[in-house]
Amino acid sequence: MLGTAPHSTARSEAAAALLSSLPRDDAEDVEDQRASRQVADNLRLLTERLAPRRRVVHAGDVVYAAGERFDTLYVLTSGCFKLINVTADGREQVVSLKFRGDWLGFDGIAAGAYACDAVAMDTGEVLAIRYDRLLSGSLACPELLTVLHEAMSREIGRERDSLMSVCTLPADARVAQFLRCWADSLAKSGMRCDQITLRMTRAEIGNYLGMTLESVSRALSKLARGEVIAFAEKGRRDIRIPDVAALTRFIQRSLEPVSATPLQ
Amino acid sequence: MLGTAPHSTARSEAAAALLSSLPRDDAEDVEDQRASRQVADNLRLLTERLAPRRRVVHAGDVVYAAGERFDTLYVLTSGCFKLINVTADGREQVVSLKFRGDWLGFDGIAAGAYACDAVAMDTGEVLAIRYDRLLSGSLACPELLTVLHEAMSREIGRERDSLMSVCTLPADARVAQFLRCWADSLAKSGMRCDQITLRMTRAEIGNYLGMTLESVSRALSKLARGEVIAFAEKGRRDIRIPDVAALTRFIQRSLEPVSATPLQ
DNA sequence: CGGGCGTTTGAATCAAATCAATTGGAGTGG
DNA sequence: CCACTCCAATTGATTTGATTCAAACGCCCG
Repeated sequence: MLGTAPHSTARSEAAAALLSSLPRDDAEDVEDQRASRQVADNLRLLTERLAPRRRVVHAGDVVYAAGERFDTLYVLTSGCFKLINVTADGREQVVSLKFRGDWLGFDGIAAGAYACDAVAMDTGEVLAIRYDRLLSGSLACPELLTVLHEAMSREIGRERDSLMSVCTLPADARVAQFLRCWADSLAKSGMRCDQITLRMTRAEIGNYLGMTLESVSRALSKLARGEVIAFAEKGRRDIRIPDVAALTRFIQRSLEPVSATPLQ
Repeated sequence: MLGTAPHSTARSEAAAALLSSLPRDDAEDVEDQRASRQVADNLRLLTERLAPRRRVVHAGDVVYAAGERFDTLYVLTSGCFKLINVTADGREQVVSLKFRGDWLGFDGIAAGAYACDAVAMDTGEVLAIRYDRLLSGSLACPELLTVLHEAMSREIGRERDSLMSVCTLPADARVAQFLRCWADSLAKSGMRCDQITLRMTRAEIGNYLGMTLESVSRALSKLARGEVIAFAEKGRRDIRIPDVAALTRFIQRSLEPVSATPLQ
């Protein structure tokens, strides 16, 4: 059955079962390493086959902007990006975050023009891959197509996860999920993820997650109070995540209604 | 500048400017017709080149389910589908709606297994396209690749629009947007769209839009009261939309805060 | 040192969720 | 054909989670 909204019905039991079946820590580490190697392999393939132009970017750089004619895709080899969408009626939102191994620009293929702005949040590097070259290159090397399609498919899946997050989690949990995601992305790109530096203001995080900056701040404070995360000594941009699993547990907890368990 | 949340800051002016620059009715009609022809062309290309198996579906049929091994994509030639995602912790959500011309199954490419359930909401027909055949076929006919990529790109874009809707619109407007979207999809597939039959319960709509069934009901009542929509005589599943532009205006209105206009 | 910006935190308010009662159709079976 | 059940939908009353408004703090940088 399909539950109705934010705090759907019977999920706790299924949830508990599913979660306990995951021997999380080790399994995830292995999985992360595999993903990390995969990313490296893909990047190697792309560089060897297509000899793409490399471009170094700095925080604030706009690699492409909404409305520009589409002709090239970008692959992120380091750093991180935000994608910003603006609707016809002027609403503005961060719709996606990108990390090493992710592609930028898929939104431009359909209409022949990019649909959002891609803005670097940090120093990093992208490979610029001409779409037509990629297509012709894929005749000689079909593996390129596989890489492309998998990247697009993954993006579709992640976009849906974002939607679910926003639709089914309370504000606190959304922030926790956001951090978990960020940490995961780092882990999958082979970086340490117990300490992350958010390169977004509270306002941007809130915009991305569909809540106000105050709510983000409160959620972070609450997570820190519960020792799920910790702030670095100076400043509140750096966040230590001693245990990613603790975030998952927090999300889990915020889903089971107060006390629950009306004995059977 | 990036606004913070639900009811961001300065947008009304930009919005007004943008909207007034669209000679909506005629331009949209022409655009819809173009899109409709495009869809027909694509379907013809696919059938001619790949001779896909056709499959008739009825309401409730599951074309693929989360976890099944991925090997084929589906293209919808008539009817409509919902895609349902279930997270590891048991949350369940309608993450996407599909209409004529849309593809199903992209989510399966990355992991080699479908990530959600595709459920028919109505009698309809899909083309079953083996992914490997599509790839080999695209060697002889590169246009197939274009069609595929454009469909994936469009899906990414639409997914982002959903996210923006959920993150930046109040409940009423979200429902209005939902109806507008549905009507648009029908128009683009060449069907009349002044009368639509929702094949979802209020609970499902709410689940899709991130709100409760009661909120959906209230929103619809409000739209009907404002004569933006009308219910068919008997039953409340059929909704008449005399003027799609009225929906857009309603959304617009719900964005400008009460009165606004602090002179200047 | 002081201004500016991002952040935190508290108090008041509000939109949406929850709870609860009622209505209305569709289907079933006497 | 009507009585009956069942489920979707509507509508009202109440509660609550999140926004809004407001004040204060901390950090960075000229």
